[in-house]
Amino acid sequence: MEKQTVTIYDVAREAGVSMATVSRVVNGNTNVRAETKEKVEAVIERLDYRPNAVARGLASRKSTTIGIIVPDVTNVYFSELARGIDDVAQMYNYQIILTNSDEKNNSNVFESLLGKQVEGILYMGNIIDDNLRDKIKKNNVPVVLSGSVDVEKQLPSVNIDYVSAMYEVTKHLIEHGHQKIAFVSGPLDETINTEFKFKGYQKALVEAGLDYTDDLLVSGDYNYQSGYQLGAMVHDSGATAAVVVDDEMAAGVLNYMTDQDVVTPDDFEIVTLNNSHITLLTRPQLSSVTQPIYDIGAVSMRMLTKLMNGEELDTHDMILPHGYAGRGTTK
Amino acid sequence: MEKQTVTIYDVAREAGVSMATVSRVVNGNTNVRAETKEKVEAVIERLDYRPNAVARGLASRKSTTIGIIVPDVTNVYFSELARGIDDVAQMYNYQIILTNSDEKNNSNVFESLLGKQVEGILYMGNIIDDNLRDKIKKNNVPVVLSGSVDVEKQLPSVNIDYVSAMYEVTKHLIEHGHQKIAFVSGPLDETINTEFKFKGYQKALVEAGLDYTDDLLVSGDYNYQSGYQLGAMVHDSGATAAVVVDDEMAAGVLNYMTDQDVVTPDDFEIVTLNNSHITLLTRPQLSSVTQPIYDIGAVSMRMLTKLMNGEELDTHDMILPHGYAGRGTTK
DNA sequence: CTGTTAGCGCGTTCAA
DNA sequence: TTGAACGCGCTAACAG
Repeated sequence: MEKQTVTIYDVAREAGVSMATVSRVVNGNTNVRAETKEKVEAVIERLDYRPNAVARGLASRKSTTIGIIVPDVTNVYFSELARGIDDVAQMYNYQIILTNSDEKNNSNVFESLLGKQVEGILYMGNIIDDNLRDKIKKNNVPVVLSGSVDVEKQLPSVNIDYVSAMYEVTKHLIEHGHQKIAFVSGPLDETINTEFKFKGYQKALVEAGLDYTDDLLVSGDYNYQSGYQLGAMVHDSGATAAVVVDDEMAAGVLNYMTDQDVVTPDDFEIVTLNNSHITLLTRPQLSSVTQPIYDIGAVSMRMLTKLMNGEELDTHDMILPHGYAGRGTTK
Repeated sequence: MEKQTVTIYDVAREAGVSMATVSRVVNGNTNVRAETKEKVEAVIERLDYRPNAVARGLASRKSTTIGIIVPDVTNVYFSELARGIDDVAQMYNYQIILTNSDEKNNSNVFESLLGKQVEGILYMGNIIDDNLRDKIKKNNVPVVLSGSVDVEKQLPSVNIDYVSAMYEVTKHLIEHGHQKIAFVSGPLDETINTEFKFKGYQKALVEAGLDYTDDLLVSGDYNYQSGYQLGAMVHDSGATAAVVVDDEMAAGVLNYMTDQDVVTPDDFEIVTLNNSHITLLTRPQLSSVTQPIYDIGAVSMRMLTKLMNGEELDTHDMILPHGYAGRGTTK
């Protein structure tokens, strides 16, 4: 990269004003005579001047960039979240630096984002270890969790009420007469699964006086293949229905059953959680908790802007409403 | 953002050396006595010093950031591409600024990326108007197309051979005895559809002496819903098979047929193009051209690094191999 | 309303 | 092998 072609100095010189004035018109400062403002703007236009955001960032200590850490964009749940974030970010003139972490090197990714002087971070991972927690605290940079919960309730977050959602759909299945309902979970080192989604499921069982046995709980890693494999275990467990925490896994379970000539929903019922458009692709279509994934992203970005502005948050843990869409995999 | 906590000066002072020396060890310059190097590193460790990438960028005019412009991350095709890009980018220590353009404000997005001093841009859009072309030329920043072609062959790109791919699968369907084969396209203002994918389809028809009529061509915008709607038109056209340029649209067509009691593949055959994991979710599973989406992303990022290093490209238009996976939607 | 002057944190000659 | 000094392009007081 050679030296920038046209700088604020060039504009100043051509317009016969000081660079401070140019800076003012570029930044919409009103303390500029209309006449000079026009003059400067004309030169900017003519020279095709574009402010250097890096220099700007250095001088103002505002990078107008935020970082977003996502386990894997390839999963529709996360990409819809990211889409919501980006749209709001663009509205506020922030750019986003996107990094896939695979939940493995979360704190490294976090560090390098800090190096870029991001003004805030949206964290979509579900694993928050002490190391990461430590770094967040030490660097006091605004962080909000997007579709992810903090058991210790330290970090602000945007989610739906997973416990209730899971409780409701499990109860729904129980009302359909099922005695053995499987819980197809994500990784069990993620508290969002063990402390929230599972808890809702469990609560419904207990309330109905149903037995919970360990073979009813299986866990995969949020993709179709693992869902398909888990389907076998679910089948073996003798369960007649399943609640699944991820749409792609749910599709896997469904297709496994179909391949075994287990007819859904007649012989087996399935409810999934994310209501991504994956639910429409399968046959039968997946009944699902409905949640505003895009909005979760959008709202969390909005929260972050507040934090970056030093504003107070009215709600530290935002809970967006969820619903239920009965489709083909339930009776 | 208050003033950075610990700067290169702090390290220098604590270590009793000049900041130039600190800069050297941070950047791996070998001209530093082993002893002082260790001393400095110890202080860096102790003070938890992290170089300010923004300042660095300004001084060196290297931002170690690249921009990626994608129509919509929400589409699995693009997110897989993006994933490939990110993985290679991380390998080379580049960060990516991701922006969704919806193919609408491509040149605005491009501009703002330039403002961020990105060292290169990966463009995944399919619309390249004169305005954009102009900006690229004027700013001579490395740009490579990822899963997108330039009819004018000006911009370097990474793709598969769409013409051949579409030709082959169409031919395949013809060999199955079909006389009327629909072509389910993406937007017709995208040359990748009109000049490449459609051309391959057409070639096969011509070669087989089959008639092409306009009602065999329908176009949607790369999502399930539009595919489903197009299904009706395809049905009305009397076609007995279809080649589809996008997996989600293919799923739509398939499900429409199923809903009309048109049995796939007995009464209707479908082949799609991207072989994303969407193809596994549907029942029957979608037969598809196989293409290395992730690799297209990875390779294009690799190409970009070369360009950013001022290296020559051995291949201006990289074509990656494709294949075919016959699954449930073909006989 | 406008210009001058310091930095922002770091890379990079040029000397020593 | 090391350090001093300049500059990257811009924002932000501070004067005027």
